[in-house]
Amino acid sequence: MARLVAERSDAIAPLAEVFREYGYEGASLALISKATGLGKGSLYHFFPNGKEEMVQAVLADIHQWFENSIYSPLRDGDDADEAINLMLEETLAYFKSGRRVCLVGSLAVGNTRDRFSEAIRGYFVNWIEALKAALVRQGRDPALAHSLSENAVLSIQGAIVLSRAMDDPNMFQRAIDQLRSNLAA
Amino acid sequence: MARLVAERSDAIAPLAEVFREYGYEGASLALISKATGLGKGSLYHFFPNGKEEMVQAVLADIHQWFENSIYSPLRDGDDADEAINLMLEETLAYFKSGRRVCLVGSLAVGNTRDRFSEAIRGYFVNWIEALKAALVRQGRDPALAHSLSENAVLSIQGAIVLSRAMDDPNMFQRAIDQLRSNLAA
DNA sequence: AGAGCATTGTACCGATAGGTACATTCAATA
DNA sequence: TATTGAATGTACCTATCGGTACAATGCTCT
Repeated sequence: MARLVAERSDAIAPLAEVFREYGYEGASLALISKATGLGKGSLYHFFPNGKEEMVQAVLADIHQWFENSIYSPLRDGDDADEAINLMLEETLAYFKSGRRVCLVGSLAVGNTRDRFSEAIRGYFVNWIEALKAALVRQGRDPALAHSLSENAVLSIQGAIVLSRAMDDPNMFQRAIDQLRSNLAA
Repeated sequence: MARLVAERSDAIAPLAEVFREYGYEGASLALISKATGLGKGSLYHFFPNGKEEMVQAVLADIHQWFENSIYSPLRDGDDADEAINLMLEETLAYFKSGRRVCLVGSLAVGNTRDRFSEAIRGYFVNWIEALKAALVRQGRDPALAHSLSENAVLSIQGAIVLSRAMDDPNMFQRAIDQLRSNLAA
């Protein structure tokens, strides 16, 4: 298993971090090279289409993580309430109490939105639909469940912006706590 | 009044639009020059410190607009409910139902946060404090008013992200409608 | 050992980045 | 009308941008 040469998958995590930290434009190949430990040769070997392909790979990886850790339990877990609490815990940890930016959100706000619109849209649609499914399993009216779900995802994004702006991780924590009580059966 | 030469203040609005659309890194001097109609000579004459000073000028202008149009009525208007509704109307129009990004929010999420942290923080603190004042004048408990206010500003930011991500202005509209009922006396 | 392909580092490309220098033009005042 | 300082356009600077070319290396399999 251990190889001296790099694997493409090893680059994904550092790539994600670099795009989160510097944005699409700000993440230069020099920064990317330093963060991944890969020279341009390797980078263009693994990602022939350059930065755009790197971001797409990162987005696919993010989707997979959310699918396994959050969407799937929300949709199929036997205890809806438990799945919702798990989602909130995972979200809190994933975004490091708001210190870590949501890459999808920042791409949506930036001028790169159109280039990745499908993945961006899918990320939020999946999240909202999965949470809605759990809320419906709690016995709620589907229309209310949809509205609650939309609102929860929206609050998480807003909380990231605000907690970063105020440099106050507690604000993110508070938002999660509030969701916990709003979404409890 | 009419001058053939440009005034610094004439550049602020196009500057704001260009930074909103392309972000701090993405807004090149070439784009800025085209958007403002000013050559590099004029730009560096008006803003000797370059892009950073341009953004600071835009942020100051944004602050002034919010102060006059939103914060001041919230703090000092004789009818708190009316001021809150005015805020929601102005916010809806200002962000063009979510089609227009919040520059402050996008700076907060980007890697430029530290450079403008004071203005970014002030923007949100002012908004939250002003809205809280109106809610207290409605007769609400100060602690609840603070929490409600924080939540409202957070929702607006989240709504911008989501409505852009989903390319759905109705989502922004829905968020505003919901705030209208949440914040009514 | 040696063939063959995946992987890598380096040198290089044209384009553009932000920023400076400066001579010129303009409009208001005296 | 002459002077002055604000305003402007152009040419230019170096650094870096994303991307390409390619020869050298590593690994795997026979």
